Amino acid sequence: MSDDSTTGDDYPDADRAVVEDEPAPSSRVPLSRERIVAAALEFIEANGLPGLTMRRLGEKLGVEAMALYRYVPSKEDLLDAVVESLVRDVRSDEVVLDAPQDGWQDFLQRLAHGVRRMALDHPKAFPLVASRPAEAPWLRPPLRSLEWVETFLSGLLEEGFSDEAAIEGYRAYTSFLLGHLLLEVAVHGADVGPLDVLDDQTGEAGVSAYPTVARLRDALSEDRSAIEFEEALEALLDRMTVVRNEHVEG
Amino acid sequence: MSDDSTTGDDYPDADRAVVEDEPAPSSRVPLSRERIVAAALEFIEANGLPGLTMRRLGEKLGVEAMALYRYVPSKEDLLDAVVESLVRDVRSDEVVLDAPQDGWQDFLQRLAHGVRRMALDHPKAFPLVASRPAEAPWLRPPLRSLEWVETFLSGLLEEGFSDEAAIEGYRAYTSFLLGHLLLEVAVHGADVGPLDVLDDQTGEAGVSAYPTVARLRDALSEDRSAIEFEEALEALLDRMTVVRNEHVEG
DNA sequence: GGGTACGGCTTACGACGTAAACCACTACAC
DNA sequence: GTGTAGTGGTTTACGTCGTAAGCCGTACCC
Repeated sequence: MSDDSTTGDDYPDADRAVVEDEPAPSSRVPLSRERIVAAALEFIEANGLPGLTMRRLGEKLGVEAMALYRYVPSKEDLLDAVVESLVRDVRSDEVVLDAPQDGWQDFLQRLAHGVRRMALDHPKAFPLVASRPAEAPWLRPPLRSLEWVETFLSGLLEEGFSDEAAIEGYRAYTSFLLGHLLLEVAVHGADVGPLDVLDDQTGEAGVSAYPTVARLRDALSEDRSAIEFEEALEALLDRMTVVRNEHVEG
Repeated sequence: MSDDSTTGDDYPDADRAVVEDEPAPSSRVPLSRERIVAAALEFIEANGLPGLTMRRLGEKLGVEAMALYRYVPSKEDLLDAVVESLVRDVRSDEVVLDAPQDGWQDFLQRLAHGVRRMALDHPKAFPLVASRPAEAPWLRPPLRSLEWVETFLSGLLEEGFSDEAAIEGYRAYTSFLLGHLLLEVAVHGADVGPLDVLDDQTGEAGVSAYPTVARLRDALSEDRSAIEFEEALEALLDRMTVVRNEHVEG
């Protein structure tokens, strides 16, 4: 209820930007693909995904919309680039990958936390990441992350996983991250208020009609989410271990 | 790569419909909210979510676009209604609910299969369901499904779950369904082809560069998906049982 | 007859993504 | 100097979108 796409002027800022931190006014920070992608991500976090428009993004960069098309072939491609930049951030997170690796469980745990951090840092953009090429973004072109999947899968294979177990593990792991983080991001990102306004017809008292649900809201603290994530992740890794060993013996 | 939104005429049918199964041509099957919602769902399955347009939907129903607005206040609301109809279908599935209930695990198992059937029956629409009010659709208004969550949660409470365990179970269960089915639907719904066309620049051989990934594709059969779903669901329910008992004792 | 309500059509507006043409302006050739 | 060829941006325009506002035919009640 905060962005209609018809009114078109109900989002916070989207003006200014342009120079802002450049002492010399001669070179107005020349446009570039990276700058555009970064601005797009910023804009999404600030105004929501549906608020992002080529014209508005241009405005934020102090430039006409069509100027962006010199660096980005289309909006679709721009969104791909945004997703790619987020994924790359996770991948280059030293905590995730550069630290000494201690087996596949340790690796998957680090990775999961990296993705979760990314999701929480960019709650408005994460649904985009999660539904980009219709599948997990770290799986399909045109994102270059195929090597990513390759690393993931061959890593499991080297750790003694059979083909089936590796694939099952990959899918279970991916869908776990997808589901858990989508939900977590939705809960924290969006406004949690409208739980008590569900009576536009009946006139019933909304909240008191669902006491159990009302209680649920109080339990949606970020701390508990982290704990649940931890526990579920651990359970998943345990299950993967079991599957791995089953396939090794059988 | 099948719908650009700029060309606008690259989707399969979207003409005809109008009467088609009515012998008397006098009354042209008067429009109604249900008919519109059903047509919208049909259209989405046939032409994809981005292909759905008020004008095209009107065309499919043999009517101008603005005629729809007599029964549907907005497109947003129409999409909500589509989601709601899908959810209602699951809820009224006799296999899911009307069969004799055998404890909460049995119930959750039936429910999961019902949702999965819905997802597989409407692969193009399910992402809509999964991301409607930003959260799980069976959780937030304006969908009337709050009572649904209520049923769910209080059911768990009656089965001996503590508050925390019930909430954790609800969230784990929901995120599991969300993640697993989104992935499954994406894998089967979209074209699986473009795995081998990832070289628009380098000219490298796409497939042979990622042998592990190539193998993965062969393992994405619907049968294996079903088995994985089954196993993961069972593991989840087991974990919920453990959590329940922990909270009972501690 | 005259309402008057319903159901659908027509027109119109402001937004959108983006193709195409059109300027600067800089850089280098001669 | 005078081309000439980029480079980086603007302007204009087209087709599409969702939808507000008004019109108009038909059916029913008085």
